[in-house]
Amino acid sequence: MSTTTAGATRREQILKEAARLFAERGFHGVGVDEIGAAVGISGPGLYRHFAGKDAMLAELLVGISEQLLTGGKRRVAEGEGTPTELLDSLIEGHIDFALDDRPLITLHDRELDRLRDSDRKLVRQLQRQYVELWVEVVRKVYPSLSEADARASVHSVFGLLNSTPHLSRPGALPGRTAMAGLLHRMARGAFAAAAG
Amino acid sequence: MSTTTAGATRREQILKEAARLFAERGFHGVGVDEIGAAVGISGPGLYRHFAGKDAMLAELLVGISEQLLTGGKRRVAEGEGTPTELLDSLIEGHIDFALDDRPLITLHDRELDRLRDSDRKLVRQLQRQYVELWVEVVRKVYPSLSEADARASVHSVFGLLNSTPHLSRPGALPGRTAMAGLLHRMARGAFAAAAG
DNA sequence: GAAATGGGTTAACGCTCATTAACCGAGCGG
DNA sequence: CCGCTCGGTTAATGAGCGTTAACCCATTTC
Repeated sequence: MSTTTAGATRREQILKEAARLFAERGFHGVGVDEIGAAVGISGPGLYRHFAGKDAMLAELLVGISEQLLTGGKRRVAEGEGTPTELLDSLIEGHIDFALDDRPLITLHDRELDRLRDSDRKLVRQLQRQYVELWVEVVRKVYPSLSEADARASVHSVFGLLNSTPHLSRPGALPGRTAMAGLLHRMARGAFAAAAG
Repeated sequence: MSTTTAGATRREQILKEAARLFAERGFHGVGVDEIGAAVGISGPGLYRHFAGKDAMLAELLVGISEQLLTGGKRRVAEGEGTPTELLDSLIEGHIDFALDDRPLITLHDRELDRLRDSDRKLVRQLQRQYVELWVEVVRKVYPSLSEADARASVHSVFGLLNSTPHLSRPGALPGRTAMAGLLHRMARGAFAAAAG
């Protein structure tokens, strides 16, 4: 075993590289040999760590959905402040995720349909819970919003926040903190405008 | 040749179904037999109309990129009103596209990397021109925005506007006109907030 | 120190799937 | 009526790729 060193156990290393490759070229677009090569082993060696290619994608998507949901729940539970502050906290958490785990965010809404039925159902359920979490908070901040409008606006803001990973060129963009601030302002502005 | 008739020539029919299938299950996830079956012919019959599967995707992506760009250019050229009205016009056009051609919008930013180099370069160039079109207008409306911020905000608003197709469930959402209005308000609010 | 186990290797299998070959009937121009 | 082209068909081909088989070495465990 060893590898109690830092953290990067072989499994995690594989997942990280698989996420990057899947995000870059799509699940079907990357072969197991490539994933293996990315971590220094080759081809079927991966099967000592995962049941198959599908299992890697499933673990990635379930993992990210759980992280988002539990992070959101934690923020709601800890939330001492006003609904507005709570919404800001949710936005901030999501932005951190989108900026720091770009490949995962990309996979999140791109490759869901490649999962086995049971896994897909699980991921969708987690995603739905996460959306509902936001919807409740948004409706507290903007009571004038109907539930349908609130839900639609939450989805749209996700689209806004998740748009960053698509920008391949790292040059022409603001730095990480500037970008985070910009996205945050835009998200709040979008919600406010949705409420009219 | 004929087919000066109405519109739905076999080629267009194939493109439409291919777009739907590609959007649903990804380029690599759908086989030529399925595409053929969707238009009532089967398998290799498609090769009477297209050089190959790649050619269909290329034509779809180039087509949509051109449509967006020329539509935007037309609006800018015709634009008699204030910059604000022009921006509204751009937003409206993009929303119409996102709501009426969902599969194409989805493909637009999902399957770009499956193209041959030359096609991909072309599509990217068209997309870039479209973004720059927006950036110029946005900066006229909000002169306080730096170019980098303006560009980032345009990308983010595209993410917002393009988020609708991802919502598979057609039930829980507002109707088409209500959705268009909501998206429009949110886009404007996001830009305004970006400018601070 | 023998045996088990964890983590690799390369070779082989088998399936899927895009593409091509070979063939064919229907219109239609001359 | 002949022959060409248009738009199909099914069968064959061939590559790519996920997965499994068979084998191997290092390290730990009893």
